[in-house]
Amino acid sequence: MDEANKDKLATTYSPQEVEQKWYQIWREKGYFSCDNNKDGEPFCIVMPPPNVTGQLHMGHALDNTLQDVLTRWRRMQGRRTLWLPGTDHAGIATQAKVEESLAKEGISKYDLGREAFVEKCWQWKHQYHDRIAKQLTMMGSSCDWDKERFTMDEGCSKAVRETFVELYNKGLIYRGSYIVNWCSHCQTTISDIEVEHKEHAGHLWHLRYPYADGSGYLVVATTRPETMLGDTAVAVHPDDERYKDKVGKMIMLPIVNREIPVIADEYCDMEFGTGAVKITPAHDPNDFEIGLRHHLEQIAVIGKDGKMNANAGKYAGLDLQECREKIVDEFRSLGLLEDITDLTHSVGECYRCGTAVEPLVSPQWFVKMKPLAEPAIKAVEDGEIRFIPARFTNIYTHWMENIRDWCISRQLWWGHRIPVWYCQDCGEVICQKEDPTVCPKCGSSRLEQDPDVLDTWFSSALWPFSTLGWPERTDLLREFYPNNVLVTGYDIIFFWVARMIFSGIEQMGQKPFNDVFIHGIVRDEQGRKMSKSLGNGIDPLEIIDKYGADSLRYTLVTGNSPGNDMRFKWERLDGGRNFINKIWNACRFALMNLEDYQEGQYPLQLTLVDKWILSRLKTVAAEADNNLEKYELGEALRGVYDFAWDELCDWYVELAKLRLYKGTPQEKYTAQTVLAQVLRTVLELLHPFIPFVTEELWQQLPHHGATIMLAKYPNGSEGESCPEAEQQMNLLMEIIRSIRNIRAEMKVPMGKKAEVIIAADPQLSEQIKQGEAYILALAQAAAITFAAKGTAPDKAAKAHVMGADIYLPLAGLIDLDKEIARIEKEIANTENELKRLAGKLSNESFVAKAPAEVVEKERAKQGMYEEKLSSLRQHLQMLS
RNA sequence: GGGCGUAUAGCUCAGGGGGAGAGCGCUUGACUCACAUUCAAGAGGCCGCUGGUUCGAAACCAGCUACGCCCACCA
Repeated sequence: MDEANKDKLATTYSPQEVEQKWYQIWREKGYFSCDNNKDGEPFCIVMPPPNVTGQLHMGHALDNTLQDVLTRWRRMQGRRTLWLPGTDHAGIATQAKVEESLAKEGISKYDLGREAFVEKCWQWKHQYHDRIAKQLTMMGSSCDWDKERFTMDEGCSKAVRETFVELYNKGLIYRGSYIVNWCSHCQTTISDIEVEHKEHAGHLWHLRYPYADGSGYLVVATTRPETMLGDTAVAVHPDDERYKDKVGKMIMLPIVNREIPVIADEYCDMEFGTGAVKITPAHDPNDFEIGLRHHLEQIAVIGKDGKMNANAGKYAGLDLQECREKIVDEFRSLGLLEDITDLTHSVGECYRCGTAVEPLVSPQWFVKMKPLAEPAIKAVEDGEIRFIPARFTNIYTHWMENIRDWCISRQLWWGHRIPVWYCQDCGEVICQKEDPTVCPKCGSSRLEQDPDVLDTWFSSALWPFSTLGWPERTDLLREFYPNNVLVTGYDIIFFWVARMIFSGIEQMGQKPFNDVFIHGIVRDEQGRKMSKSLGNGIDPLEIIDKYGADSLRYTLVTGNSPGNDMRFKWERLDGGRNFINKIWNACRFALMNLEDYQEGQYPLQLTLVDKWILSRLKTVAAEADNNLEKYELGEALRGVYDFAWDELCDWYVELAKLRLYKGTPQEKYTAQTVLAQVLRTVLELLHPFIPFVTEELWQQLPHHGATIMLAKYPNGSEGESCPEAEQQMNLLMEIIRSIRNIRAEMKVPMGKKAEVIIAADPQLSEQIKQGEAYILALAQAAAITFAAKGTAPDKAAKAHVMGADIYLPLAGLIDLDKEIARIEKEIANTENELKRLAGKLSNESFVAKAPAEVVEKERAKQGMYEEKLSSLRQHLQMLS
């Protein structure tokens, strides 16, 4: 080896400078751009836009790693690949963050006013956008930065208005006063899926409601006594015998002294409580519906501040809990409290702040869902859109089938303003794409825009096409819509995936993507969700800083299978780092031995080990490509990992040394060529997963082309398959292992070379002889003597491999007792195998019904084990 | 109340109708000229339980148990 080469690569790989360097080069050369390859078949992923509320967490790291693997792989396949990056304005979340930061300076958003506050939000957006973009580049994301978008940029805003106005004109968006979910902390409505239902141990208060005519009372049960102030009826089931004659009677509502009717409605469950339900249409979704059916008055007693309002009379201004206690006390003192029982029931909480959601009636904007859901369900049921794994199909369908209208107005300042204006003079409602200046009906210029903004997900729903230029009919849109695959977590199937599907079909007349590749969430070591409150989140940048992006990516891909959660463990990063270092050193070794290499110098003279490794490589490449096709990223990487480490490094490299160090020039040249070729192919196979180190090494090995990023992804279509070489190498490796095993068990020192005698029939001996040099080199053998089958040397350790007897003469090396114990163990193992085989083969139905090749295989095994057993028994006899 | 997932080596997890796998950890040995982030050898599992299908089940089906998740207008 050349001393001068020693400094070419360090003995351990340091990712930091390499990663920085390559990302910059890739970007400068425009390799990420879809315009780099205009002829390829289009392939497109649009990135789920991270919220500009903060920085990326491990979930994003996983999501983006999977996308980058797919993107890089497709790009290497020659596809015209677009991975479109972007960020989301995240209405409530960002507004809350900005308000929080203002609060630290003692300022509220009202101090600033709407315009100035929104300006603050933009500043926040820019700051965190840059941070997120930095994180994405650090991870090696090969997204097309020139196409980057933001959900509130000019194009997306246009798309939002286009969509809103079209849906409005079709009657699919409407405004109405309905019961909605109100968060008194966030001071806005939230949609049904933004409400999280949590079990709470509570009580059921049984209250006596006296009849107005003084003929006794009826008992209702409630979990929320304070709402009784807004009761406008008591309902019973029409078939309930107990109350048949009570329907139509009036009740004198205690405390408020208002008369309310007893009504009959099928909603009532006769089994629950007393079977009579108090009805508060203004504060309960069910009661709201009943109220509509029976034309009941809606009396709101709770305000948007989450406190009792003026209609609560003497209780006005109290918070709900205080009011509840006072009401119960009053019922008790009036002698109207029948009972208090325990009840666990679920309470709706705001997904953001955890405040109990208050159902209240308020004028809001809604999207009519039924007509939109139908084709969206069909697209998935017909298999036009495919979920991976498939089980998420049912989850999606079930949700879509039971969907209710979507409340899209939010009482926030940060977001897409609803494109509706109200004429202050004639009351005309104007919904249009361009800001109006005068009322089309009365000509007044006194127009006021609706103060509300849209749910963030309204703009996200348009992401697969708004990012491609819609409503303009751009080339990008033609090329890349529908997107090929959407990669995202199962936690936002309802929030986002479902809404993209119906929006895409409605606006574009076509599904937004073909495949939905679903992954799970990244949990901490104990399996807990990573969260701010637990403080168990991990910043991907910290990992990259310590281990490099490649190690992070390796860990995320190998630890993951589609749709399942994964646990993050720091130790697992060591595995990635070690593997990368292994690859690094394999290439380092190759480069040390390629100094004098000149392509085409000699004709190739392939040996057994060359044919074997090339044959195996072909299979491994085909499997990797195939697994990627099936979205089995972890499996794809694992296959290459095993090949690279076990077969390439542990066997091929070791055996190639024979020719590299001592071979003729032609032999050396052949080994150099095969080694370089196999390594290069392995780097290419690994590049989508660990892009940085593979580029760094690929550039130094003999190669064609400017970058590994654009090398053709290996898929096993090239190269020669050679089953004979594989079979022969298996035999030789098994022999070597058996000798190593004897040496280790007998504690033969590594330095001490042992004589080996191999007794086998001529044909087998010939096969082994071709690998004689391999055995000498890898099994620390001094010399190998070939003997006729049946030869049994005295005082030797023995192994039996595929018909060959392998002897290591004792010659003072071997402990007789140990050898006896070792052979006895081997015999026991072999006997067990034979017992299993005999049982199987003596079973007539097995022989009759199992496929002939399976039976044949078992018979062959039986023969082999029988021979092995008699060989070992004979040996044992000789020893004792 | 419905639905789904998971259960495989001490730990984290792959796999999958015909001889139980990996990484880490553990034991033994080796600083062997690419790599001690390494090499070699090894120990360690009735593949959750009970039935069924099958010549054959850890794998497929049904039921059960435990844990986890999702959905639902449980006054």
